[in-house]
Amino acid sequence: MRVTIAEVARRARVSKTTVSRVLNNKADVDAATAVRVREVIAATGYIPSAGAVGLARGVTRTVGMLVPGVTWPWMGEVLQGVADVLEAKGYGLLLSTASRGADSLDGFSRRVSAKAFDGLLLVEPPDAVRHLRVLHDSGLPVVMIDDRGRRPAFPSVGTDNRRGGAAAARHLLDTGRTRLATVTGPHGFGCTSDRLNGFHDGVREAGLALDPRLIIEGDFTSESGEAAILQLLATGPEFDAVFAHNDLTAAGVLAGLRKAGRAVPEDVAVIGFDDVPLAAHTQPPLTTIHQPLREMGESAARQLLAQLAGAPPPEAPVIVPTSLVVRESTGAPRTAG
Amino acid sequence: MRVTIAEVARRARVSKTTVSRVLNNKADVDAATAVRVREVIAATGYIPSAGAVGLARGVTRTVGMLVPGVTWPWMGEVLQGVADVLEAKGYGLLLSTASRGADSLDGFSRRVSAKAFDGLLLVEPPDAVRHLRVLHDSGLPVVMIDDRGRRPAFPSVGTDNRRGGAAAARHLLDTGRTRLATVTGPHGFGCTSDRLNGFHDGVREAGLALDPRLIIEGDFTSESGEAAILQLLATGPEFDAVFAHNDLTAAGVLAGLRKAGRAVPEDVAVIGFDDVPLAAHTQPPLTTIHQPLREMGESAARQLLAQLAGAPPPEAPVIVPTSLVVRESTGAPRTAG
DNA sequence: CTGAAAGCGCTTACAG
DNA sequence: CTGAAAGCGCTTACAG
Repeated sequence: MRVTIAEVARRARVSKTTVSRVLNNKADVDAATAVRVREVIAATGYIPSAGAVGLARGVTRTVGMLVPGVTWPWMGEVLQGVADVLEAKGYGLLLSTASRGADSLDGFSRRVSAKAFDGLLLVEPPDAVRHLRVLHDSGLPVVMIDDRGRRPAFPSVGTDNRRGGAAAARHLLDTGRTRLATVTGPHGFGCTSDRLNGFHDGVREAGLALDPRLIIEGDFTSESGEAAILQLLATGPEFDAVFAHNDLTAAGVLAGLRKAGRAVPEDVAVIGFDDVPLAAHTQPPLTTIHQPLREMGESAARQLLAQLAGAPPPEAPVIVPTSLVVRESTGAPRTAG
Repeated sequence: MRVTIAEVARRARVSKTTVSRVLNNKADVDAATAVRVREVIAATGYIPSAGAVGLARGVTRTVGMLVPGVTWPWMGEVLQGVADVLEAKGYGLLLSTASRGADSLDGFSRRVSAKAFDGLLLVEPPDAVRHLRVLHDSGLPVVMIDDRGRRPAFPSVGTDNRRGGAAAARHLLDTGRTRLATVTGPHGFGCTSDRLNGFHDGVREAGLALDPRLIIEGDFTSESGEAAILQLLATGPEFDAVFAHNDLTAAGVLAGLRKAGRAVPEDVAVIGFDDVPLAAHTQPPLTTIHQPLREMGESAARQLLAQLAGAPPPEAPVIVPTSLVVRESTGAPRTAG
């Protein structure tokens, strides 16, 4: 039999009101009474029912999180960052997946309407979500986590794709490369243009320019990286470095270069973007631009909690900076004979 | 202003009882009345408050899930499997992480006591969890997902590590290898001994035996794989194949062989275990024993839901079989000169 | 410092 | 077929 506040009150010979007061550390409770109540609580192992407290107070101390899917290699880090700060503050995390399309969104918006959580974290939300009427109507605090660089419809945290691209260019230039190629992400993604523009920035700062024939569009798969390199090798101008817009593409680039008999980093340097677990285990290990995924998760969760506490939502997106992780796929070029 | 059942009742000119009845599709409601109520529900966009329903009914339609951490490479698949079946059935998923140690477990057991969910999924639970008094006291339905092969304290789903080990041996033998080495997981893990025993089984079935000097203990890191190979190469007997107890270790084995100038698969074949995303991108791509992680998640979730529906917990662990994924790290050996 | 009562938004016997 | 009332387990004015 579950012990309730009524049972605690009975045993401590006080009213439920008083028990509630000591539970919530309100002032104005006689010290001796409080001690007695606490003893009963400890003895019975009483924990207030989350549901009942929620109904009475109108809050759930639970945060919803909608993610496109949870198998993406970088999702784990984001999730862990979120979970860490939420748990530290005693909040629950109600996870929803948009992997089943419209059905998922239906179920999800039901939960919104059912007030199953106090606030919401949206990771790279499908466009449909931004138009969910319930979200706007409900006045639910929302924070978006998005590295796609779209104009946010909600307060958001992202990373600095443009500076990351610039850092990639600088690193290649600094290590003696001169003819830089790029395999981009899909056209139309904000992060693709940001990373590419940043790469341009970095090259331009050095007083150089990118050869447009060395910019190939990929689609974030390793296949696209390999195909791009093979094409470049067959028909393009010479190059001594490749910036791939994500690590998977970079892995494909490495595979393509290997097939063609080009040594990395001696003949060609390769740099990726993301720093997923894979990056440390390619051959050679991949230099890459680290996305601060865990920090983004933490930051988003903290912001949401602040809003729940009454803080106004920040008007500008919060940006967590990228960083350069140097491994072995970049390094000194083969000394010209 | 949120619309409540009282508001719906008022607008439809019936009692809350009747609204509740049509909401829950009870029989014995006049057809015309039901239509009227449904119209009001549609017009107002009314959704019952999850908290209120939960309090009245005593269930939350939410399942808790405790995981050791969410950044492990194979966690995503398990989570996705769980999420898919839970969402399809309209259940919520309340995710908890044990990554902050005792603190996490405290917060977690509070939620158990607070009846924040109807049932619980435990992934490779820390030993502390199995002794949580609340779990036993609360009578909460629990299903464990564990590939560590420990004797389960709860109904559980696992995979067949032993058969997986045997399949690895068979594959190596079938492709012409004769001197098989192994880099195991840490001593004391149930899965380590299962995979090793299975490997023995496979070798024995062929009428052969394992050379004990070719069995090296690793710790599931790529470093341990590389170190093991280097040691074997330096001081051990000859070998032409390596079975690593997980893919990360196998990646280390590949790195060690490369440093030593041994070609894979020509000189040495390598097979891993798990089939994490990394496995498809090592050089060469890794043949491995696939763990059915997503299916394990699905199966566990389905079982838990069945228990919530009143089914008795299965007495024996449910086993989802592994499968062999052949890539390029195994294949024909160099023809003996 | 303390308690009786109303209320949070539902469901469920019970009575008609 | 329908509704008034009690109950789920808390919190919170309000009164003393």
